[in-house]
Amino acid sequence: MPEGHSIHRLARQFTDVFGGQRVRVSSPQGRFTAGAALLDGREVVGASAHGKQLFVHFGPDGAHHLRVHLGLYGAFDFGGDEHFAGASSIGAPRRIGEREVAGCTPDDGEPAYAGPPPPVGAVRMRMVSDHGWADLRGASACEVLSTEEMRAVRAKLGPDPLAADALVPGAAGRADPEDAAPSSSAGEFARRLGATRTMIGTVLMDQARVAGVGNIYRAEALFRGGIDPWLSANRLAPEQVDALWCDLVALLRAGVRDGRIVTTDEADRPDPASAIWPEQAHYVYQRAGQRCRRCPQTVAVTEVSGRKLYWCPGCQG
DNA sequence: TCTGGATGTCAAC
DNA sequence: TTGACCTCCAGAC
Repeated sequence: MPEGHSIHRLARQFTDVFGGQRVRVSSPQGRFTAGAALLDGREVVGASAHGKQLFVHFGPDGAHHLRVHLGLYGAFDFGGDEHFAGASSIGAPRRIGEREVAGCTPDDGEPAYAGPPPPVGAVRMRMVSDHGWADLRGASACEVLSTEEMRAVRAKLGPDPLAADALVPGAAGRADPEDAAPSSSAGEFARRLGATRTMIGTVLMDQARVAGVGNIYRAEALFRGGIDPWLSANRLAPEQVDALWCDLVALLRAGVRDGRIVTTDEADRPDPASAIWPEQAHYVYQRAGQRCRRCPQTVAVTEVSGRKLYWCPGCQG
């Protein structure tokens, strides 16, 4: 699934292209018919993300919120006129690599926008404005919530490294020791890690402890921190927790900026001149059996809770 | 044409 | 811990 960075990009895209507009909402597949009827004809106020959860907020009373979780297979496709700048597809990779599919503009020779094409495949939800459209396929969740219900969903989630306050100075005792102001995000991360003996490799995938991290960021952040995935979360040193949080913030922010997950530092890419995607983008993820980029060891893989965990026994021992 | 796999989550056992 | 959910694509046959 797209990890947290993709959902934040989606929220931005929804706000940019649907914000302030009255939209038509339908469910060509038929599995979201009742929800679509609740939203059809309403104005999109904006969109937000918390971890891997996308919320699209509707007016005029602000009491209707569309919640979408893409799950493992979900993806959005966008299309429209010049107001629809940005990615035209965000979500599951569909075997085309993690990178999103860039949108076309009229300058590319595309015909002028004349409404959405007939739905292809299982389109769970279609949203259409005067300028373009969005199709949702394969999501694990697509529902309409009241404000209270939305707050309840968010309350169950851990801190998001992409939250606005993620790097408040002094938040985790790092940036400025003189600043004792508690951080609602970094401090919460440290508190939730310190409260469990569960292995850190499992904790990072638990959305109630940290929201937005998935299998790639889990493996890559632990490698970059030199952290043994089997170490109990509450055994991590405070400076390790602090560094891990800061690295997650940096990695996910880069993912939002670039629209893809690249975790390797330039010095660790054997051929910096070549395109780094996909061969050089990761340290350990999907590199089982290959030599570590930083030591002579071979990258290992083990199944943990049904998901593949990649790590380097040399760097993370 | 069939099968396996994928950046996820939840309920049942 | 396991299986269901659910969609698409690449590779095997």
